[in-house]
Amino acid sequence: MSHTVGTRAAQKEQSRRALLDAGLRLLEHQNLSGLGVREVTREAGLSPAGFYRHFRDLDELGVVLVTESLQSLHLMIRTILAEQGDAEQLIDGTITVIARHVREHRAHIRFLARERHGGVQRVREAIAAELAVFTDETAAALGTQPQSAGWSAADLRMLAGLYVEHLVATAAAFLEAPANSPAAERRIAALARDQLRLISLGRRHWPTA
Amino acid sequence: MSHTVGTRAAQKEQSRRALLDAGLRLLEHQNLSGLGVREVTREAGLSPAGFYRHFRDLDELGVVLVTESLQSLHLMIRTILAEQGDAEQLIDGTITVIARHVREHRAHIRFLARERHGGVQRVREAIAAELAVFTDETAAALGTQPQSAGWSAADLRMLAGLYVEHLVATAAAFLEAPANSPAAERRIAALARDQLRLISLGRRHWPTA
DNA sequence: TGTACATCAGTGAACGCGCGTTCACTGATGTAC
DNA sequence: TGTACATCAGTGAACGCGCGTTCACTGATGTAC
Repeated sequence: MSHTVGTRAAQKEQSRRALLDAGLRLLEHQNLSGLGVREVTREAGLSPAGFYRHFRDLDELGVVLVTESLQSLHLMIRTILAEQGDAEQLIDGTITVIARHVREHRAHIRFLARERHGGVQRVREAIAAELAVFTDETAAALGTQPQSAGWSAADLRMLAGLYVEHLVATAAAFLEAPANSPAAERRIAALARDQLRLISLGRRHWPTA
Repeated sequence: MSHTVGTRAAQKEQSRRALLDAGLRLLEHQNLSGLGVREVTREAGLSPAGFYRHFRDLDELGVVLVTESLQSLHLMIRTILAEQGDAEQLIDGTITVIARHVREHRAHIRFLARERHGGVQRVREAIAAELAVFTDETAAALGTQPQSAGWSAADLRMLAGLYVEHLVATAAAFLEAPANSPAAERRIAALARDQLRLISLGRRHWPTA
């Protein structure tokens, strides 16, 4: 057929995906800066030279992985911020969403946790910038709630920072939990829930101007 | 002289120190798993082969660096826990101690932040275990305060976890601050102070059994 | 539909390089008398 | 104190190895007519 639209393009995309997935899989147990071209192509089932049909070098592949991981995290945070219900329901919902996200996008979360303070400055900066955006979004969402009446923008951001930091820590805790241990997951969830409750209490009694 | 006690031993120790310091210096900008024997000996001013008079391999050097960094962090935490004063003074003191520690032991803190979620499992586990110990110590210290009357051990540990996590995040924030920018440092300190205040408020209103 | 040519994703071989590790050595330090 | 021997931290050369990258190539896919 003369117009099997993009058989070639589709095959190329498949190889590109294979390289990205291979990279993500390898990063489960090592650092971005330790990744190798030959290692990735081996894992992806391509010849070493094939790599260069898709990326200039490993940094370029790394940037794509960072972008994709941050997008997936962003989606999670927007899901959390869109929740409705009373304080208790919001807390439970938040933790449920985090737990599910870590289960379904484990490699993304592991990658972000690892590279947030990793050896590659540009990656570190990209993650920090995105977390700052999340903090702003969270602050904005908090600002629309009735119990934020009288709060200054700075105070809302301070509180949002506490929430985002706690979210990251909780995700990392889920990550380190023994695989397939519902008991460990429940323990982490219960701990995170109490910590969020305590922060909520502090919020309720925060002296507004 | 027949008894210049350990001229030889002292010289050996000096080389060992040089290797460790070189490693720590190099880890300021890269991951533990990316470090090389030749790289470290080059930085330390030894021949590559000399490395093996002191360490079996790089993992062994890494373990020593982890131990030393954790010792230095432990000292910091004990300094914080030994503080006296009212709530406001404790918060200010805590942040001052963190800021000073990051300034004086920057390489240690950077190393811990980086390897806490880094690519070497044994190192990750060592750091996690030590942070758990710090949390226990913090919980014990909180337990002796009058305002902890009626708190269960589990709740104290929950609160201590929140404090330790916040401490780590604050130290990491100081680390990422532009070098020699008192303004940035003051901004981070002010933010951390408000967050600790908010947690304190939550603590004060926590419903005890 | 069939044919002739163009494109280009993927290959296998080759390169130079820095790596970790070993080895027999050297010479300062330590020790016994 | 002086002498003869032992120890051992540090060296320079050598090794085999896997790396990143390049190159001319092949053959399936795409296109023009």
